[in-house]
Amino acid sequence: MNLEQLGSFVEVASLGNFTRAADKLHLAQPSLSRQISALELDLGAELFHRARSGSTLTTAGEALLPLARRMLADAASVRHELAELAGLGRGRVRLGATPTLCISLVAEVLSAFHAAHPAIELHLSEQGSRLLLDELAAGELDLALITTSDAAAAERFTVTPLLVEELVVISSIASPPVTPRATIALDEVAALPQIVFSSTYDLRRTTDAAFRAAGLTPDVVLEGAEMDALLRFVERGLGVAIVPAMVLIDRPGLRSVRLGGPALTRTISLARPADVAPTAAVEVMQHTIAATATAFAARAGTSMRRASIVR
Amino acid sequence: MNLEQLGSFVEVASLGNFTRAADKLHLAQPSLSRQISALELDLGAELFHRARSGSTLTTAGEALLPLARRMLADAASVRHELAELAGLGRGRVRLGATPTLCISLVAEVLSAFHAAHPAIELHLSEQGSRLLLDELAAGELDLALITTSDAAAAERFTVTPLLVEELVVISSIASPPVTPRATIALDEVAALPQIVFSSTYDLRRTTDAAFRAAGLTPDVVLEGAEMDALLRFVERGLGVAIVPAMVLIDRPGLRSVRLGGPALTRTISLARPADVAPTAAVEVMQHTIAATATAFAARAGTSMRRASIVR
DNA sequence: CATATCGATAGCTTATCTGCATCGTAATGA
DNA sequence: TCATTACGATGCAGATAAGCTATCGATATG
Repeated sequence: MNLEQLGSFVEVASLGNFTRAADKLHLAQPSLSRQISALELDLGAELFHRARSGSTLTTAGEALLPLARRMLADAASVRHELAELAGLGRGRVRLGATPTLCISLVAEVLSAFHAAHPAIELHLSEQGSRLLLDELAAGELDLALITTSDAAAAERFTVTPLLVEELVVISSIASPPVTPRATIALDEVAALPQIVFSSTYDLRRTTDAAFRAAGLTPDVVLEGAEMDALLRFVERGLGVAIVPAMVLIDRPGLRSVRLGGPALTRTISLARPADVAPTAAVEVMQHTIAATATAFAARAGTSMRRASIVR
Repeated sequence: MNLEQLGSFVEVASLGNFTRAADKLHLAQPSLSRQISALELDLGAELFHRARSGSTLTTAGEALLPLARRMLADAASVRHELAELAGLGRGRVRLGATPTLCISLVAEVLSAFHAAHPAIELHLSEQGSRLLLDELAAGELDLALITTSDAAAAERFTVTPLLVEELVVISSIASPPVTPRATIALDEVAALPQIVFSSTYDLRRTTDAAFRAAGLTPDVVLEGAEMDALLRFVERGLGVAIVPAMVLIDRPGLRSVRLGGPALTRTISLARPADVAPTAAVEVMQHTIAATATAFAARAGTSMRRASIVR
């Protein structure tokens, strides 16, 4: 018996459906099935009546449910109490991140952090990597999530690589301009109607450089978009775009193809002031970011991987 | 955070000493150290002040302790409640085992089972494998732990191999008749003063056959001993003996040497009637036996391994 | 009768955990 | 003062378990 199994059990009990519970738990359905059956084997009793009209609790399941809830509640209490003790009852974290990260990784980080420590004040600065580092140096930020092509910052800051992420080509799932395939070459992309980011994006520099290096001129139908707008345009079939794999998470309206040849990647790193000792709240935020990044990498499959040097 | 870590934490907290807690938990000290530090990392707080004069709880540790205890108690309650539900509030298990097994594996099985299900009546029959199978056939036993050299029983019973165990040569740790070494040859053993079991033991048949096959005549100083007596004689330096590796667990007064050449082994199997459906209590006993056997194999190192076919 | 839904199973890969050996440090005794 | 001992931490290798994808079987539903 372990707490994850109990959590899974409670979720299935309240939803009455393995598949949906698995979704909610960010778990594949077979994994959930196995967790429950492991728990059943361990306890020596069936916990659910499996029927197509939903899974309902057996007598044993009903006996387990209240205690399972209490154990999970106790676990949450422990975290809460220790957080209070660590001085996380109040405090502030000022996080900076690039726009691409804000709608994906950062969203999850902040919601997880806020759920765990609701009393901590959160500030977010959405800027390009360059500006973020300036703010960090000026003491206006505690932490910054940046994309490090140039690791020139390593002098003044402690920079920890988190994720290495491929850039992929996205298109509408409704009217893809090309047939589905494993990879697409850069010159093929150049021939497709393309939507590109505003030139303030770090990403824009990377893709521009890649096309220029290949002697290609992309067929840009729309320029200057911010991330969210760009994704909507692509979803509507206005064109394709080159984006980090991460933004695809929870975007079912998009299809993606990996770039063939030398894959374009970006490294997402966490920067913090080298000299200042982090507060308790900031330290916990670092952990949250590291854990969330790992979870993203696991969920995204091969298009993203944990950077070798983690914390 | 998981229940094992919490159990370890509680144990360390009450003993104030990692090494001793590890012993009590049947865990190596490094493993315990890692469990605690994993828990500390997870909770973001040190739980113990490590000092040579003992490890004491930090404020965070003190906050955790009562909740940890409650969660563990809840886990125990769950098992207890479900056991009641499964009809384990009363019942009976009649277990048979060979004498060698009774003082080692069976002792642990029965104490674990009784701790979990105190209301179940336990009967133990200590006999040779042959007689045990007769009792099983006569319906006088529910389960029998036997050593299967001859798998002739497979017809009438369901026989599940549990462990394959080497026979080793033991001697007193105080006055070993030979210098410590990796293995010892059978002819060397024959030359040493030896204590052998009563001829009613299955083991006796195995060792006699091995010596005979090698054309050797062992120097028997004492014959006819029962297991416990034999071990005491060996501890006092009266002679050496050939015993299953299992009996060495928790016998610090003995040193053992593995037999060189073709190692003598015995396979410990669980036999049950093929036709009768087991009661809930008997089924749980089977699980307990399987789990304990696995734990033994893990603890005993290379001289014992789990049989390939395990439930 | 074809299809969709739902949970279980198989095979594989990856992450975690355990144990052994060893280290570093602080208290103890000669 | 220095060797010894006790205790917890760490590096490494092997074993265990947990995850995912793909697929299956069974049961409702159109």
